Amino acid sequence: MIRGKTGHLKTAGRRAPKGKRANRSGNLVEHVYTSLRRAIIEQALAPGTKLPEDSVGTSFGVSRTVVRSAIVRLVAEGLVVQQPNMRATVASPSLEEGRAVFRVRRGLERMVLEELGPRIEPAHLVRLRAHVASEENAKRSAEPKAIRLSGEFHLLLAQFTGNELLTRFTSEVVSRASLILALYGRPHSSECAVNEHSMLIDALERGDIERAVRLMDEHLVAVATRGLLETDIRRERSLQDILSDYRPTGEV
Amino acid sequence: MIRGKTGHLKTAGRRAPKGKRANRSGNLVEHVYTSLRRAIIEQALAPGTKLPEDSVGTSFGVSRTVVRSAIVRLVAEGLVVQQPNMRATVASPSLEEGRAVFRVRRGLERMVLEELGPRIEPAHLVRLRAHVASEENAKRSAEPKAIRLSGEFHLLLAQFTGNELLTRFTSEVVSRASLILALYGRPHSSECAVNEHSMLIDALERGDIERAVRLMDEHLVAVATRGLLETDIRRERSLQDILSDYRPTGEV
DNA sequence: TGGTCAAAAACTGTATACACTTATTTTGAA
DNA sequence: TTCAAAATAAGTGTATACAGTTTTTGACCA
Repeated sequence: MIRGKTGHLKTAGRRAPKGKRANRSGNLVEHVYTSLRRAIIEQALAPGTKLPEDSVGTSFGVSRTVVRSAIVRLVAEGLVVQQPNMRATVASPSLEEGRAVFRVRRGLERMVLEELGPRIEPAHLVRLRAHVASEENAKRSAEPKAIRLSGEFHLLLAQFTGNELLTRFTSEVVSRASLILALYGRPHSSECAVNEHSMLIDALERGDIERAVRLMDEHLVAVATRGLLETDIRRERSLQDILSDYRPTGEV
Repeated sequence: MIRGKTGHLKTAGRRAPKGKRANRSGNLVEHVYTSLRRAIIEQALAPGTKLPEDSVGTSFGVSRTVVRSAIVRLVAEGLVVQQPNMRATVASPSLEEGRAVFRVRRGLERMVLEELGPRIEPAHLVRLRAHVASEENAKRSAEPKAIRLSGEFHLLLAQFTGNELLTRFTSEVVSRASLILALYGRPHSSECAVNEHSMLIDALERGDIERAVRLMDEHLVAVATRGLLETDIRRERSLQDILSDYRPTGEV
């Protein structure tokens, strides 16, 4: 059963249960983890959404065991919160937590540029420009997709450093920033960012690391500033959540 | 069975199976996770040690389910590595990975000081000095304990910032640094560090953040420099591992 | 009309079962 | 003896069962 009455779990997976059995190669956890993660970042699963293991499992056609592992990872990443014996829920960070995440992000991305700058390769630049093009392309599509693509640009930079730890940290901070932007962002807040990405690539291409770092810093400050509403809208939202329980469909 | 023949899992837990059942409060995963983590950092479990879920489970008196969750977390933290269908093993980072970890650590700890510096409280200073005292105290005890305490000093600083994400990242980078020092460090390499910790507190107390940051940076460079042998000793070690299979007891 | 408390339902924590994969040992032929 | 294939053991991936814990429902009472 997908439990529609309380409005939890509006949408999570389109995968129906397998015909025979899920005995194929063993990447079920990975699949569930990735799907949930993306659903959260794109806000298909809104902050505060409950994630009962059974329901998620049936959505993906897997058992609780698998869902459980996936959720452990999401909790470790801070995208999902969980208290003992209680259902895991999509994280719903406060505005202050959001600001803290952006502070860490600034420091982390500075590191990325300082590591990458001196050793960036032409192939990297090509790839980055291609990515910016696809961002440009997606400008008119749904907001969450734009947010995700913007995040992936930063992730790409991190990956090019070859520093595994730095990449993981960046990945995590970017995920959380995406969640926060989705939660507190004004509409279309990330639009002009595409241009800033381009300028950053230009600076990297010229080997002007100083400038690249400065651009990145300003870029992130800008995203945080124009992206984060100054008022903590969580109270408002949780009211909405409450109300949504009384509406026929859970679409928020 | 604890499987002694191949020398895996030399020691991990002293907990015997419960009398009745482990039906108490549900923090088994946390317990196993914490214990394994500490055993790894203190190198009771040497890098490369296999961690079969069954064996670990019987060591702690819990089922595979619990161990599995704990291991997932350790893998996420980079203290344990795992390939599909194969036993998890304690991570054995290369020297180059080690250097990368220390680069990230430097950046992270700079952030910590910049966040903490302006808002540090007297109570924090007291606590820090107390910790340094206990470091001083443990100077003559076993090397791993000293490494752990030293790491905890840095973790304390991070916690005082109140920045949850920064704390988690710092915690992780410190864990990994500990593992690396245990693996590549020269004996007694972290001894003089205690003094450096004191100087750092002094600077914080005077509100001289500039200096605190510089001290920290030098401190970490020093730890990495005098701590990390320049030669990659992994080959040597894995030879030892091979040999240890032919010796009666697995003590390395 | 509210509010309280107990029964029922929904979930989580943990153990266990089993199919399938990887590692190790044995066996048999050159 | 030596090597490789087969047999066996060890281990992982996943599902399921069941006890114990919330959460929800519903009846009863003021």
